[in-house]
Amino acid sequence: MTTKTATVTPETIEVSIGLDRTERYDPAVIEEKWRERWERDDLYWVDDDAPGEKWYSLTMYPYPSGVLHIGHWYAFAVPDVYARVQRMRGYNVLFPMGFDAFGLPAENAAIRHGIHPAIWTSENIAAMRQQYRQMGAMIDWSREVATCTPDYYRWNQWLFLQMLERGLAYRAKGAVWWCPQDQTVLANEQVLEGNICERCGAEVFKRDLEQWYFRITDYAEELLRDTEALDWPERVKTMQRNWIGRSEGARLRFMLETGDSLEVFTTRPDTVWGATFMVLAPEHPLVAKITIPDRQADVDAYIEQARRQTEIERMSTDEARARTGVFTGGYAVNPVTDERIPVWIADYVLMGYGTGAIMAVPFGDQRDFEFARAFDLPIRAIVQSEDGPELDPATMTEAYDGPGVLVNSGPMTGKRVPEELPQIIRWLEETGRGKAEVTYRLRDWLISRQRYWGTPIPVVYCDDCGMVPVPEDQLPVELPLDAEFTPTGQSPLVTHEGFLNTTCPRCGGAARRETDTMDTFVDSSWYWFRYTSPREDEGPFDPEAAARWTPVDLYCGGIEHAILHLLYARFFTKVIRDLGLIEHGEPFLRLRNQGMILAEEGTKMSKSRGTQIAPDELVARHGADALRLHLMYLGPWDQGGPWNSRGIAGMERFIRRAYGLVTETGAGPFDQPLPEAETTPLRRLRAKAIRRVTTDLDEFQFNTMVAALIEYVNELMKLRETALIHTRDWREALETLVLLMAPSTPYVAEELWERLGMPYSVHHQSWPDYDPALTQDDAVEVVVQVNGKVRDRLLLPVDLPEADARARVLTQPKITEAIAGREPRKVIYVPGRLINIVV
RNA sequence: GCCCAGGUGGCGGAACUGGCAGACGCGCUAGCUUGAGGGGCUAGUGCCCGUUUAGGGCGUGAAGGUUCAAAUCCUUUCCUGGGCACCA
Repeated sequence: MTTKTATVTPETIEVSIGLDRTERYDPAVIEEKWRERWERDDLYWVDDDAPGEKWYSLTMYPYPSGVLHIGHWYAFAVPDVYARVQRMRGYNVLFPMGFDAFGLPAENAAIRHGIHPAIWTSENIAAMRQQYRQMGAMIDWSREVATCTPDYYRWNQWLFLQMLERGLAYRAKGAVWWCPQDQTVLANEQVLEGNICERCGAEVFKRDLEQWYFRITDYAEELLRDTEALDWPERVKTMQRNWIGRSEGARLRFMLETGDSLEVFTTRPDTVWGATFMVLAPEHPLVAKITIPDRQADVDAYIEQARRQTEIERMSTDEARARTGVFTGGYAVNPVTDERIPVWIADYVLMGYGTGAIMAVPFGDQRDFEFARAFDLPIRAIVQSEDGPELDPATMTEAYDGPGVLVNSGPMTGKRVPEELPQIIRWLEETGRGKAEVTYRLRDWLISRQRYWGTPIPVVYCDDCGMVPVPEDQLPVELPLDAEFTPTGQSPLVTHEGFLNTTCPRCGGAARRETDTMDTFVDSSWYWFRYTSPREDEGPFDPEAAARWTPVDLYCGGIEHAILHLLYARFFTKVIRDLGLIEHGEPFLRLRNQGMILAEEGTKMSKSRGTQIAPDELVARHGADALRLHLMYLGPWDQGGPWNSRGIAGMERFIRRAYGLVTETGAGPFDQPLPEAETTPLRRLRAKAIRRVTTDLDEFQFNTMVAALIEYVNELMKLRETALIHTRDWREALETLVLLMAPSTPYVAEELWERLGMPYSVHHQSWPDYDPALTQDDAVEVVVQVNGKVRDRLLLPVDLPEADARARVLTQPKITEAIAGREPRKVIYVPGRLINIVV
């Protein structure tokens, strides 16, 4: 697939005599010309069996929202540059493209504008596919995937069934936002400030519904451990680790006066002697049982109130936010002190973490402390710091969770914490009061959606057999397209008789289909496997093709996906591995995130405020090549930042200069014999340019890579009036320029390559090489400081010994003047950089 | 609120491992170019003082610290952005 870099031969020079010296750079003409040629030749078709090591370069597929905005370019055109470099380096590169085509916006469009989600989605895909073509990206369209097609979502269903069979999918109650007016479930996004329904303005609350879950927590430990080896940005790995949130501690059992036992998880079982009350989540199943009649009204009112809180509100530790809670009237017994302690409910305890109940130790936990102060509950000192003043519960102003020695702690009094925590846990285990346990913050993945535009969950409910999975040979369970959309937004599946009523696969009797659909994150949790064999109909993908291409070598996408999507994709990969379809357990070996492009004034781009930037106009005015460069040049790709409408002209100017340089001096003749001493600077220039561009690309520093290209052209421009332009080295410098530009500006590079008389295509050439010796300078400018202030600069040999450097420097007039006769107390010499004289 | 990033000229940004702050581009200023359009070329451009030249001082959100030397390391603090499990 790749050929060696063409060297200058008399033939190529002769062909290039035909260069037109007067024609100006016209991106519209050039880009149209090459787009057509590339498509005609299938230049980007990927052959599984092509020679070269594989390189799977994946970019997060877009949601087909309708039109491409500049963020899509930022996300796709920039990784395209790197995929192209890898191809020039000889890799067999897979750089596919698809659409994440199920989801809420299509349903909103259906309700608001009366257009069917299927039509809306397919029209959007068609429009966006056209726009992607402008980019000049190296996409093999023959592998395109759209997740809303039955031949794709069929395999969501298949994977679901495998998970159901293995106990990784299960049903349980879960709280969802409910709009009483529209009689529908709402996404968090649809709940506005003050718990208002986005559609009708009614006040909404949380309601418990039967939901489907994936047991991702089974993989918590592995997901945590495997982050170690990944070449991912450290910030993403940290966020994932914190999200999984491993805590070591113990599970302790308290007895309630009702006779029930109440289990709690705590990371500080050593503080159990200080547990002076207990708090249950308002949703806890034991609340109904423990509440005494007198307290019932207050408890009910509080539960009602908690249903109106978002989780973010509930978890807030803002001091201004008043601690709320109510007493149930019930009591528990502290298992180590045998004291009777009151049981409260409060919304800062979440049902989804630990056991949904806590022992409250106000002395050692800030939230418990504030709660105790607010409700006048007892605080008992159980740890004293060894070097601080003794803490008195009556006067302390905040909880103490530092190290120390246990006090008032029965047989454990005098133990050091945290050092002796293991012994304390062992004692609790031996006396039957609890056991060591590890808990994760990570919760199981709720995949049910009470919506239409998604993958139907392939189970039926039979009056006799209960829940029955749809047999694999009956997949896909197709989403009916003749659905009626009500303005309320209730899923049409619930009222679609043809879909709803079916027969039981087990007994043949009447049965009802599951009307929930899957979270669209399911679609995106394995889509990259599908690209390796997009027409496979025996399974989600051909295991042989997957073995050839996966794991993905480089995954690019927005930082906003740092947690959820990436975690779910990692989970699915491990499940698919355990199904025996692949051998690896991590999907993406290397991850690079782009930042977000903001509107020019620094705020989020918004369709409604008209601050979105449309790439089409920019392409029409400046060309796709200039737009690609401009996006790379805006700033560090991983940081994003505000759009800048002015800079693109500078990129167009750069291309025009490069274009003029190559077309005007590329024809030769190149027969001027010059001594090596005169051509060496030119060869050095070329070698340094290659080095900078290459290393910057490998580090994903596209902005400085473009700066290196610009500087290279600027330097060559300065040499344009010298005899160097008639040397072979000049010709080589120009060819190198075109090759270095090829990944970034694929259209104009192809044009210039042709104009240099080189064989089609520049995108099949090898990445240029250089002699490292040429990038080493013999002498460097060294800064001379006196007391840290720059006083002079000297050109010194790189490896000059300190004594010589010191002698040279101390005789410089500027330095003797600055020292003014004082005696140097110390001299710091950093060879090749600076000398600092301290007086 | 919690978790994760980031703050450098008029603007976007650069700065290897703690070693010349401001590369490169935009914008701006002046000059040239009659091919007067959003064209091209040349020179200048962090701020302040000084100025024929020279030179000097200040300067990386704020305050403090470590060091011969800090945009870079440490402490405190302010501001902005991303995520927070049904947007994707």
